[in-house]
Amino acid sequence: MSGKRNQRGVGLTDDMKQLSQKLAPTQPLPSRVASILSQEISSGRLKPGDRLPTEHQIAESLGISRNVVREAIAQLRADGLVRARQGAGAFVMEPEERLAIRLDPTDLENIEGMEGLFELRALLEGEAARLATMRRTDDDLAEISAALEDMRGDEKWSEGSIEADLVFHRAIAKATGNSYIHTFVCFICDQIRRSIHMARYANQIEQLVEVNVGEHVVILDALKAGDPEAARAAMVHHITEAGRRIGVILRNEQNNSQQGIAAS
Amino acid sequence: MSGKRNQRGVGLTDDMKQLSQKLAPTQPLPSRVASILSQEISSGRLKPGDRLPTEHQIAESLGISRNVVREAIAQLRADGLVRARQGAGAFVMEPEERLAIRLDPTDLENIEGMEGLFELRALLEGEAARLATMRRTDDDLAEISAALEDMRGDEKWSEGSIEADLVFHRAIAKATGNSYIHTFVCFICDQIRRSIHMARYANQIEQLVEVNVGEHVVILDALKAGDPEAARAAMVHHITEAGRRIGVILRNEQNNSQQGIAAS
DNA sequence: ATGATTATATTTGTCCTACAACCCTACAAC
DNA sequence: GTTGTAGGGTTGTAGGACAAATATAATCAT
Repeated sequence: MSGKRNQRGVGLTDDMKQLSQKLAPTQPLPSRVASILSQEISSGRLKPGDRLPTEHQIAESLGISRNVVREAIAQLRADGLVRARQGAGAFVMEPEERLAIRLDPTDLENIEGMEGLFELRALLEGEAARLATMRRTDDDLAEISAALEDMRGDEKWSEGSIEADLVFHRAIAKATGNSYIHTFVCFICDQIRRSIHMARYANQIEQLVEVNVGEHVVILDALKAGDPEAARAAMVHHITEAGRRIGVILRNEQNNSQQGIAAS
Repeated sequence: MSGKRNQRGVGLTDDMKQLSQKLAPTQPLPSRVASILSQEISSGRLKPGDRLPTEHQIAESLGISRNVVREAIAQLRADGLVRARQGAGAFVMEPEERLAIRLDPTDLENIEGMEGLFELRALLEGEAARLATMRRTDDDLAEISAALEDMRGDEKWSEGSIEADLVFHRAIAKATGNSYIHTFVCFICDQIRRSIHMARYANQIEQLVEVNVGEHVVILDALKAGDPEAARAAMVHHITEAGRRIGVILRNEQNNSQQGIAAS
């Protein structure tokens, strides 16, 4: 049944419906509505402090039930994007009030986005390697070593190998003893991994695995030797090279100018 | 206008915000349910791949409507915490599939949590200052300088001053030209700011403002001078000191051992 | 007995209605 | 001018109904 004829767009513009179709035809309805509203906010058409259209208006204007609209708004509320006050309405919150970081997947589909993310990753993981060198426990070291073994072990470069690669990086982040650093590093690595999977992945890597493994060995050696700056430099170098292998080129102002990198 | 005007009862606008947050006794019902479920997951009682109880079961077991349960699950779905398949159920996703970072506010109520966050902040912003020194445009520099002026300007230490402080840090992060760094720095700064507001804030700072401003001047000078490592060291030093002022003590392995810090 | 097919039950997705709680404005009363 | 009150509007919650998709059980053909 459908009285879902929405002649009059009450609160929302028409281009949204086109967007809703374009974004993801197969995503659940509430998520699509949430994307529409969130785009209205990030695009500036809805500024902080503004009140959203009422749930009734949104529902009628999109030809959907108020229930769906409420689920969509629940998602925005969880991100601190809007605050709903009973009886008053839903209001866009200040950017400083956001309590979640969510990366737009479309930003990662082009090279520039990946470059930015790789740079951030190099910063974070470089520092993580430095801290880990000073704070690691023996258990941490064992975990890191085991991951390295898995990398060059049985599976060789296949699916399991790239998983072991991630375990290696995560283990180092965990060895800093700082759960926030661990959380952020894991998040960024996963974002990158998924983007690579989506895009090209597994094109011509083949023999480069040995190079890749070699870079990890340098990191681990520096960690064992207890040389924080060397560990940091090795990690930055590795991530820079890993990016270059898939076409991401970082601006090489990267600090390694000072010293340390020649170490081994 | 606002000089020393606010005895009590007049400047209600700012007070009311704090009060509304502080004495909000109950979060909205769906959010509470989402917290419960999310805790079930992060605590490991629900492992990746497991199926959540049915919406009916959750609703009945908590004595609430299925509508509320659905809104709660909508929030989890938005974070990539669970995936709901029509006809089958809602399943916990792998940690690598998460597509949002959300910090648990309760983790920030104790000193250890704040220490971890301050350490991460020092890492990130230190590197941001270094990059900004190399990449800043003249517009960036103007923005940063303006923020510094606002800091020691009219309002002195009051509410506006701490806002200008944040603007200073955000402007530096933006001057890196990397939107991800900017996003992450903003997020972490806001988290810290809110936690301080909630907890103690504004206890005995008073004259320390001048010290605080002085630290910012050192950062800006290094930026102008084009000395990346000095800028980085100054930023790390500033954040370390800022943390110390509110009782957060960072482990001082902090690299600043090399040089640079004595500069100025 | 085994494999394929069809029922059947379960579960999520969407819609609907209704009412409670609350906010805001306006207006009346003091 | 301040306070109290009434009304309409908006979000919050409840509950029921059905559609759509899935999983499980039963049935049938081979």
